[in-house]
Amino acid sequence: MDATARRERLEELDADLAAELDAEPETDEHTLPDLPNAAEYDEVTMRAAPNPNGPWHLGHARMPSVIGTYKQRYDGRFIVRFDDTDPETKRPDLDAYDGILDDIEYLGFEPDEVLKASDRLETYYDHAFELIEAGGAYTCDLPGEEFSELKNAGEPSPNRDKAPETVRSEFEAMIDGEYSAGEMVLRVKTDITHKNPALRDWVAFRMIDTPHPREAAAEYRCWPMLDFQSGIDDHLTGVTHIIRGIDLQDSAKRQRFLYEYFGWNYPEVLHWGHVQLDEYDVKASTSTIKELIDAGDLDGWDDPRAPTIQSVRRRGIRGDAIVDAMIGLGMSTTDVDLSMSTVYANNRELIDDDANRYFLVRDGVEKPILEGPGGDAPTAGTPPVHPEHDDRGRREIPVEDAVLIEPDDLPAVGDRVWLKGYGCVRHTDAGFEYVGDDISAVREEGVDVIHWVPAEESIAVQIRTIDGDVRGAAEPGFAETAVDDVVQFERIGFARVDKHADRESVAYFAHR
RNA sequence: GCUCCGAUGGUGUAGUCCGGCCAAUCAUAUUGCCCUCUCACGGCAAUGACUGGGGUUCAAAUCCCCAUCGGAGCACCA
Repeated sequence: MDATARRERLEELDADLAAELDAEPETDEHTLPDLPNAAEYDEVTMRAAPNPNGPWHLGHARMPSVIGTYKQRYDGRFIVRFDDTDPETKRPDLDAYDGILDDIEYLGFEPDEVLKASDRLETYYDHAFELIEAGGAYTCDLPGEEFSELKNAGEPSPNRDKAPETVRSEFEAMIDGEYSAGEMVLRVKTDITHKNPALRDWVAFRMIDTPHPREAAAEYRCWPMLDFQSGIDDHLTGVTHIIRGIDLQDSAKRQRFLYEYFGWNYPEVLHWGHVQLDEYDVKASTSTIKELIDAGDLDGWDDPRAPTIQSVRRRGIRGDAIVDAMIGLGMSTTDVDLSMSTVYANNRELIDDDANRYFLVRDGVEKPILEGPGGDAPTAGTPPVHPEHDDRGRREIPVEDAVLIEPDDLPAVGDRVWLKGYGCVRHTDAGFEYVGDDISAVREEGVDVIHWVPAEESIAVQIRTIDGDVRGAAEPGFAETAVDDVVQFERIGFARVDKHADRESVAYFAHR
């Protein structure tokens, strides 16, 4: 049955419904889905909770992009909370706190509040004591492996039924640093026979011997685990909507036990899958990138080959281009591939209008310019600064005796080619013979238009790309661009001017 | 092993909750054409998907079951 037939059948069966379908208006814009139960809260509040153990990679941009977008939609609140409660395994990098805040700003968002978990230990301790009073936690000195075996068998730890007074004094001793790492933990009493083993009596606090890198937190030895710390903070800071990765799918379930003890309502939760990037050879992972930098394989976090926020920023990609791409990924719980071409397409739209045009030749082949049958060869080429902005004028590119062109553009001997903004030349054994400026050669006879630079006065440019560095020669006027300008090298692509120096300029390649 | 979650074109996404306007949206990608003194921008067109099998129903991308595939957790990481 085809659509028309089905429709006719429907009208026979239920004319009212058919009419109703006709009446329904179509509105939907393709944006993020509405937040669940948003109307039930006075102020939609969300938090990004990064671990500041290093600069952000591109995947990290998703959280501020989405939260920032929801904040705008609901006139909500955006908290950044650094979950820096592991001074050892995921040791915070002191520079990363501000670096992350910079990245968020680059993406175009401003947090309403910035917190550090490592400033809030006393608060976590207070709540732990409260939990202990309620009989919801116990100190446990079982080695991890032993507990794990019991847990998997659904058997309780022998410490589970300690008197609250004992638990209290042992937890005080933990806070006082009287135990070393591994000797004692505080566990939340959940349900030791819960069918999901991931939820059984999880660890709330453990001992860490390594001092926290932040001076303000360096004396603490008893540190909360993510599920405890985050659970307490989300409630205390009024978070209404938690957005997090599927790796934390069980967190809400664990934390609900805590909320139950405290009589709190658990926020709304959304999960999303992992983001993978195409285009890059380097995996988007803080530790992988760090290793490559340490090994000298990457120059730093802003190396164009690194899939980091700093890197795309240096390449002249606007924060908005990334945000829009992230929003486009939606909120699905499946793993997704972000194709960089989406980011590039977004960015091209943002920068094309501003980017002035320049010629740059890679692997230049030098050809002398010779007088020919077309009359006197001009002494300069004058292509427009921007094809859609006549008011920006024309570039003046001097031609002395010879030009450089890219090897692929070299026509066969005897054939013509049009040097853009200059005129038509014929490739002869002796060089390029000027044949005139009659544009009909291009329009009607199909002569290729190519870019070129003078052999003598051009500027050496190092172009740093995602696939490694390339060298080229840019037209003299390129020297007048300012650092941070985004330009288009005609027929090559967009790039950000990074540095001008006597010997060589540096540009970071963005995309075609 | 136990427990959760998911599956729409190359990629992302809309539609799935409440089955019919869905021979499936939009973007990106790729290709072709037009425009053009850039391979940019712009315009037009083409390509291309409901994981599979059962069931329910007048009607299934949508509901149910099974299978397959994929992801996540079971840390004294976040």
